[in-house]
Amino acid sequence: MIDNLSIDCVIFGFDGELKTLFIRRNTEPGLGMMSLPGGFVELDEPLDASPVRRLKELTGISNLFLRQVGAFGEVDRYPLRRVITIGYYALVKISDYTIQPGVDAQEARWISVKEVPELPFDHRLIFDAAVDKLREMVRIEPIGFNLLPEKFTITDLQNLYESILDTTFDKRNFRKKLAKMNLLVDLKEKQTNVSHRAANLYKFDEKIYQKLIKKGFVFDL
Amino acid sequence: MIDNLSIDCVIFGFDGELKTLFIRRNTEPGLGMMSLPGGFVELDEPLDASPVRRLKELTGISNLFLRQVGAFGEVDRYPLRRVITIGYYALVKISDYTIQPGVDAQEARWISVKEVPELPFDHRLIFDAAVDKLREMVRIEPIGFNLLPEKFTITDLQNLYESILDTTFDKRNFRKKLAKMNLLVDLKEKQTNVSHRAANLYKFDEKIYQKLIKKGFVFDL
DNA sequence: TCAAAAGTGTTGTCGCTACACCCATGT
DNA sequence: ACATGGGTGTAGCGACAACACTTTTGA
Repeated sequence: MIDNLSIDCVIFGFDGELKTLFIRRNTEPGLGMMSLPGGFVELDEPLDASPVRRLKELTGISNLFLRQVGAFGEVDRYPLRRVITIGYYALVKISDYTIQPGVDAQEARWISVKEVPELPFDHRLIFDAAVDKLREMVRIEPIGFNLLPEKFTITDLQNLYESILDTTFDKRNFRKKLAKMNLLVDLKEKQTNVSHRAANLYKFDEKIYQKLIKKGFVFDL
Repeated sequence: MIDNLSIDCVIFGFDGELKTLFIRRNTEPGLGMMSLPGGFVELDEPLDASPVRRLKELTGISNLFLRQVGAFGEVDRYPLRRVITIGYYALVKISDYTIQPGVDAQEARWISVKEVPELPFDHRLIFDAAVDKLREMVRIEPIGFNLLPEKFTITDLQNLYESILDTTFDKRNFRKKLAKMNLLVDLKEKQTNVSHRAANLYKFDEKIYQKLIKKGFVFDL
């Protein structure tokens, strides 16, 4: 273990609103507080493998969208000694996985990004930076799809984007732009058990999705 | 000194083409090779202060545009031991400063981004990532202005953007868009000693520049 | 007088925004 | 039958790209 180098993860999910996964710490410092899941980097582990390992422990997820937020290195950001941390953000489909609190966590919980509690150390800084990155990234890659379940309605997608960007879109215009991208596959299925007209379900077209990412596509909605 | 944590800087400048500042190493490992200027972080120094100090030593520059590129942490990226490095990129006005090779450098040189030599460790990776960041950033902030001298012509500015984005623009359209931004102040001066019609000189309007940055302006040329 | 870059407007096309009503389903 | 969200088309406007010639200056 490298005791002066850690990672911290901002894990985004969506189930009607944008949420982040927090754990309640069961070790000092910060015992009892909600905080970002993180941990120290192992000596024989590539840096970027560290958050992958941590997320595997915590959620069982091994295949996910993961990016660096940045390095945080104020001298006294960690109270016990000088530790630099690398922030990461991840996108996961909440529905796909069950959360398993790791050894240093008593509890793991999805919390709306609008209701984030007080956080220890500089975690608030890391969290805010991650949200900023997410908002930048959402315009460059169609990352929204990493957050939705396999089958979703166009309204789900619209809600997701509105939730991330904290804005609203015109329904018709949103659908028109989306249609032009050819990104959605009509599953010819409908919602069930909804007390209104059932919406059509879609999945996204993996190939076109990959192509768009490579192209440096601007996903402007 | 924290001997497992370093920083490396990709310093961009412009004098007709986009260039980067490299040093020739006079210490092992990598003795004699051109490499990115960098160094280890001090124990009592905030992380982001480290590249500032390094650039001050190297160029005398203390006020500059500096951003993180990312953290690089493959297990064996550095041959002697496990070292994680944080990459930074900086924008400087070549004309404003004289380069002073630091204690661990024999020579410092501006090299065109199209002629970068073989680099030690993972410096090529860091360099490429920095160029990518620069290209992203150039569309979001009018950072071009950090690279030009105080007085410049519109053609200089256009060359800069073409050089960064590796493309060409229509002269009339470029000027029209620029005019709409109200970003330039006409200095009512002209070039001298050019063997063609002398171009008008401009500086940029600091206040509007700051306002645009805050607004999350998209600098789309 | 020639070479080299500066500077300047118009037009057609495309994309964006704004906007209102009927449809299907469960209660 | 009513409440709730699903789903659809058009018209006007603004933004963008394409395009060529005259001007100024030094050699």
